[in-house]
Amino acid sequence: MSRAARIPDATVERLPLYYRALVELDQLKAPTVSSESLAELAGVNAAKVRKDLSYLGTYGTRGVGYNVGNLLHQISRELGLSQDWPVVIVGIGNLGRALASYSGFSARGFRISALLDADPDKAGQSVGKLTIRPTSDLGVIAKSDDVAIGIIATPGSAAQAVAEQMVICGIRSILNFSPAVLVVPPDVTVRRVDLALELQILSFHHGHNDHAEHGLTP
Amino acid sequence: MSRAARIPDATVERLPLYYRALVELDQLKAPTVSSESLAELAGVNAAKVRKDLSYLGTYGTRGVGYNVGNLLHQISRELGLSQDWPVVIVGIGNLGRALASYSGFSARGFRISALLDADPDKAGQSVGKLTIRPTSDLGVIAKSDDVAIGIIATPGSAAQAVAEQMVICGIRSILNFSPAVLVVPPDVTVRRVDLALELQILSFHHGHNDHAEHGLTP
DNA sequence: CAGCGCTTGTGAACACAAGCACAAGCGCTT
DNA sequence: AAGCGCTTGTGCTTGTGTTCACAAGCGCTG
Repeated sequence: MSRAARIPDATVERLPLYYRALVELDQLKAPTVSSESLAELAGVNAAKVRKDLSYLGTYGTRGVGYNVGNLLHQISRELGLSQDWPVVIVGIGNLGRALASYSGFSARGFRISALLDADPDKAGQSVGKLTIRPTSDLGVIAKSDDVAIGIIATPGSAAQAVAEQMVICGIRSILNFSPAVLVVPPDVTVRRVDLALELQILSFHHGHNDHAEHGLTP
Repeated sequence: MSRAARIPDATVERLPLYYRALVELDQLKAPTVSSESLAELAGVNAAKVRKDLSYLGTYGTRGVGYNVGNLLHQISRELGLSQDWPVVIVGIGNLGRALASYSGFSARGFRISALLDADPDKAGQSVGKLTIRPTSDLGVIAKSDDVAIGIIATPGSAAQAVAEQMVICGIRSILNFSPAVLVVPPDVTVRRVDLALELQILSFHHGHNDHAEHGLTP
C-alpha cells in the first residue's frame, strides 16, 4: 500500500474542521461537496482544502467533488475516531467539572473514564454519572480501562507532577489546561490550552491597529 | 520613533509565555534572566527567545541578559496588559460558569464585566459575585462599560448570532469556545478554542506512530 | 462520440518561521 | 587598559506552510 508520506501538522490541525463540516453535510444528506463549499464551511481557503485532502489520498472526483460519506469515513479513520477513546480528567475544579459535563466529547467518541482529584474532600462527590476518585487511583484506572488520553485541569503548580504520573501509567497523549509548561519524554504528545493566553493575544491585536483600518493614516 | 516593524504572529503567540515566566522570576526577585533560562521556562528554544524579544526593541545587555522588571514592563505594554480589560461572557452553561469563576483571568487584568444568557430562566441567577442577565442587555453593558472583548460559550448553533450582536455593539475581539466557525468583518479578531478538536488532534498523533517509537518495527 | 463546463490534484512561486552560528559588545578581573 | 568569558542581536540557511494557476479528467449533453 502507499502508506502515505507524513501528513503535515498544519493539515492535521484542520482535519477536525473538515470532519465537523462533513458531519453536518452528512446529516443534511448532501451526497457530494466541492472543495469550495467545504472551504467555506470550515472557514479556510479552497486550495488549502484540496491540498490537505490530497495528503489522505485521491478521494475526489473531478468535475463533481468529494463524496461526503466516503470522505467522512476516510477522515475519521485518519483521525482515529472509528474507535472510542477513554479519557481521564485530573483536577476537578470549576474547569474540570465543566469538561466532565461537556457533551462535545462524548459526541465525538471520547468517553470520560474517570475523574480524579488530589483533594480527599472531593473524592466521593459525584459529577454527572461519575464519582470523583483520588489521584492515586490513576494507575489502576489507566491499566484496567486502557486509557490513552489524559486531561490536566489542575492548578499550574500541580500539573507537572500529574503529567509525570500519567506518563508512568502509560498515557501518551495529554491535554493540558493548566498554564504550566510540561516537560515530558519525546514520545508523549502534549497539547496546551491556555485561557489567559488567548485573551492576552486578543488584547495585543486590539492595541495594534491590525487588520484593515478605515484607511486614514498615510 | 522607530515605531517597530510588525511583530510576527508566531512571536505574538509566544509573548504570553514569556510574560508568565517573567512574572514568576519577578516574584523570586531574580534581577536578570538569560535567553537560555527564559527559553527553558517557556518551553522554547533560546534563539527563538532572542529573536522574538528583538522585535520589541533592544532590551537585553550582552554578557548579562535581560532585566526582569524592565522586560516584564515592555511585554506588558506590548500585550496591552497595563490597563485592565472588561470582558463579557455570553452563554452561561457549564463552560461559561467555569470561565466566570476562573481566577486566571482576573489575575491577568481581565475583569469579567457581565454574564449573559439567552435562557430567561437563568437571568437572575448569580455566579460568584455576578448575576446573569439576558443577552439583550449586551448593548447597554458594552456601551456603559466600554467592553472590548467578548467570550462566546454558547452552543454552536447560537454562536454566529451572538457574534453578530457583539460586532454591532462595537466588540472587536472575540474568544469563541463554540465549535462554530464565525464569519465576522475583517477588523474583528476571533480566536477559537475548540475542545473536541484538541482531543481529535491527540487521537491522530496517537494512531500515527509519531515521535521516536521504541524501535521495533522494521 | 466529440465537445464543454466544472472541479480536482499538483507543480511551482512565494511567504513565513525556525534555528544555526558568529560577530558585536558588556562587565569583570588583573 | 587590555584581555577574557559570557550573552545578546542578527544575517543566512533550511524547512514548512500557503497560494496561485493550470493541466488532467469526469460526466453530461447534443
